Amino acid sequence: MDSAAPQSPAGLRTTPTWLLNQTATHASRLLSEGFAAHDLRGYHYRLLTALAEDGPASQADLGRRCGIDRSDVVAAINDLAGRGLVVRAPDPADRRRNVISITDDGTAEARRLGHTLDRVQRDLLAPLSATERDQLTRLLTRLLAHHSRQ
Amino acid sequence: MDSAAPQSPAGLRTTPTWLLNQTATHASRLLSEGFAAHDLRGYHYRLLTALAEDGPASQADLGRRCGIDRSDVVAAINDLAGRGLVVRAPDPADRRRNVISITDDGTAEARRLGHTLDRVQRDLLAPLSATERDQLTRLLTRLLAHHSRQ
DNA sequence: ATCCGATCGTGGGTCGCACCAACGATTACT
DNA sequence: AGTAATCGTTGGTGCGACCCACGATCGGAT
Repeated sequence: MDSAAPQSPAGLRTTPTWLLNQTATHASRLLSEGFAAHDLRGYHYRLLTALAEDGPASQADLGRRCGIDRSDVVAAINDLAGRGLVVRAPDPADRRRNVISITDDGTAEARRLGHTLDRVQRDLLAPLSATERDQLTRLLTRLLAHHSRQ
Repeated sequence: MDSAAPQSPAGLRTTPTWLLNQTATHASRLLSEGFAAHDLRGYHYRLLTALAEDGPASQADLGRRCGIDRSDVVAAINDLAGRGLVVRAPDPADRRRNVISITDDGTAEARRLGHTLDRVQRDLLAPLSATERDQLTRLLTRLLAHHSRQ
């Protein structure tokens, strides 16, 4: 992006959807750069964090919790398992399922990724005061809640 | 997404970057659906709007104004020109450039797209009061301004 | 106990958006 | 005159978010 988007059309510059997408793009770029330092991507972070916080789960469950498609979970878990950050084991109670568990290495990596996330967070919200950050968070939370429930 | 993202990991649910990306994803989905009804996409809308508002321009200029890469402008303008919404003509004053102008059909389509955009806007911001919408807009504008200037 | 529908993992795709590299042609700088 | 910068264009890459279809397995109804 760099020197791009110096002056978007007036009809866009004030539209919330445009603003939302632009800031999200910036945030995504920052996140990608941060995660890239760990040689991982957003999907990996979401999955690792979900496992670290809520314990082992099936791939379908992980997908639902993280908002990732089942088929995309497969690939991401493959990566994580290949790195030893996660273990895939058949569920003895339901032979359709795999139980995914985070390893110690995975937990450590998740913690490191968390620090990266925090740093990105601060960079992103740098121009906002603490109360403004809360405001933004609350507004976005409400939007999200409204649009994901039904 | 549908039934997805019912409960994201706690570590994500409150992070602004996550909220931003999620709401932006929702907004993008709404926008895509809206634009799809016109058989167009986001890039087309941005370009058409820029042309409608600020008059004819070279492709490189359009790219800079809309935050679209030069190479992506080529394809989008091809589409628009193929639909007769836009005209591509060589610039007599600078033979490197093409001058892109919007046609009457293009102007009409831009107006229709604008209405779609407005509807999406209202859908997206439905759960927010007028002052809250302003708040959100102002916060996002400040974030964007901070991150695109240097 | 059998059948039917739902669920799971997996592999194969598509699409949109944001980027990058490189080329020939042309223009601007000095 | 010679070099640097710009423009349009082609042809890539990567990420995220989807979709469909398959075989295997499980659950509930009969």
